[in-house]
Amino acid sequence: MPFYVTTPIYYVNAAPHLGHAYTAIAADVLARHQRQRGEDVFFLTGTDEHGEPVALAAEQLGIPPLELANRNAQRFQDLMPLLDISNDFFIRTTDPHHVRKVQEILTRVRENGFVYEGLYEGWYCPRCADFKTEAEIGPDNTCPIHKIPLVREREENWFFQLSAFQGDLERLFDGQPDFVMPRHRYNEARAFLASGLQDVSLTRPKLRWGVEVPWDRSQVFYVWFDALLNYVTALSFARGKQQDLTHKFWPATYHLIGKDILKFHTIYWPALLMAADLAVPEHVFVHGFLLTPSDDGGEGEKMSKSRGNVIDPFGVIDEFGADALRFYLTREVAFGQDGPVSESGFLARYESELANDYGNLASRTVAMIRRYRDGVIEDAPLDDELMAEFDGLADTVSACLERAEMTIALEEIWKRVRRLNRYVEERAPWQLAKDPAQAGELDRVLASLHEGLRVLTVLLVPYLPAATGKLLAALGRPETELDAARCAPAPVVRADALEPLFPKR
RNA sequence: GCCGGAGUAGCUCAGUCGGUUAGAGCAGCGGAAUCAUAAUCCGCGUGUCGGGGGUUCGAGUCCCUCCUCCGGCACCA
Repeated sequence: MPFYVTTPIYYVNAAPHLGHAYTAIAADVLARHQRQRGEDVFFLTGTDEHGEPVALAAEQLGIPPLELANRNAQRFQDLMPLLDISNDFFIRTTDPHHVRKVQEILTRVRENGFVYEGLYEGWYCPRCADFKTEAEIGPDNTCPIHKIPLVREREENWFFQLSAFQGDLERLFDGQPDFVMPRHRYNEARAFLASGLQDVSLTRPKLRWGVEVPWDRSQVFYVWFDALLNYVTALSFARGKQQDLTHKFWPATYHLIGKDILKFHTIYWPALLMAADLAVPEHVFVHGFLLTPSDDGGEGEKMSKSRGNVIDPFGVIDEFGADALRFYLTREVAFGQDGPVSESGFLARYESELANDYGNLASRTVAMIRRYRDGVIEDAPLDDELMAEFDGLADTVSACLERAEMTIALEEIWKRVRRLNRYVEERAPWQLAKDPAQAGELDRVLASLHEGLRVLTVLLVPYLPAATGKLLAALGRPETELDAARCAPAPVVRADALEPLFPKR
């Protein structure tokens, strides 16, 4: 089965931060897991570059919008390899291929009868040159930024007939109960839907920085429609003119998004796809927010980083590597829920789990095989009792990741990491080594440890791509496919010298 | 206000269809061991399962009510 996973495209108005890293890492874990299963995977990320905020920011800097977009898009592209993200393509919405495709698809939406000309009326701030939403309006109809009275203005623009999809969307939600995950987000979207849909404006007449409306050159498309369409346009040109991947990968298996953009992805997006005669995605998975320590005791002040407890992804990668950050974020925060993250929390998990539990398990296992058996054991049987505790683990992990439950999957794996450390204590190989009569038993224990560790390491590949590669190589078994994550006796068990995987600081 | 979610050990959380002495990790205290990154393992918790009421032989788990916290209730990307 083809597997297509996406992150939101990142808005080039701001610099990359931990939140961007989080979604990218989550999507990468899912993508790497599916590749382990031998599936055909396409993993897309990219940048959203049109719209008013970018135009304004560029104006303030006195540079063309595209120059600002180029500059900032580069920072996001650079982030991906730093995080060990294995995306298959990086889309930029300023790419002419994307622009053309957006125009093509939205023209079809219009031809299908879901676009009409109308009047948008709202409260307008002349200084912002923008309409304000209900929530943005200050006391007595003033602009919250400029503190001046807002004026009632209307502008002519094109509307998308969202309301026409009320029934279709209800049927989608009824018939595809895991269209939006997790469940509480499904309920949220469903509640919004139940409140009744209104049409939304599709274009902006006063803005130049966007995709031109082909049938009305005086306007550009509202940036959200341009942005959402990236998920489908990218497939048409990611591999060049010769190869259109749309038929292979559309509809998407998973759109990963943050809860702040739920409405656009669970209501507007499927409606737009239906309007364009395109299939709707299988799942939209809504993850939570990473809460930093400064988010709570605020007292109204903008919380600063003065506590030194806010995680800087670049700093962490620099000092501990991408694996450590990937592990921390997927382990600490239940995927789909909000969760607290902090530098002290990171250090605690790095030390106790990566270094002490797992890294040290690897060290002691490899060291004992080398010390007691010169790094090679032949034809050793496995400890069936121990191996029985690994039965079905690969399937459990796989089933979890199928539902994007990467925190639960990781916990299942970690239970076995602890189990193997306990096994070492139970069997005390250093005792067995003192008694020549126990040589066979020692072989069995060491081979079992080697095999258990190897299986766990294969399952950890999506989370810790760098460290698992090193360890599997040292164990003499570099296979990473999921089928390799099942215990079986090996004719020869090897262990090469291994540097600490997660050295302590 | 309406809708939804949450309130379980010092901290972070698990607790499936209601059923034996309510669990895990971390932190803390005590001990064992020495293969290992002084890394590991074992032992130690009298928790009003937010308050109150109810259903039931039996409720953290169902119903009612109250309290507290969080999120959503449309055109900010």
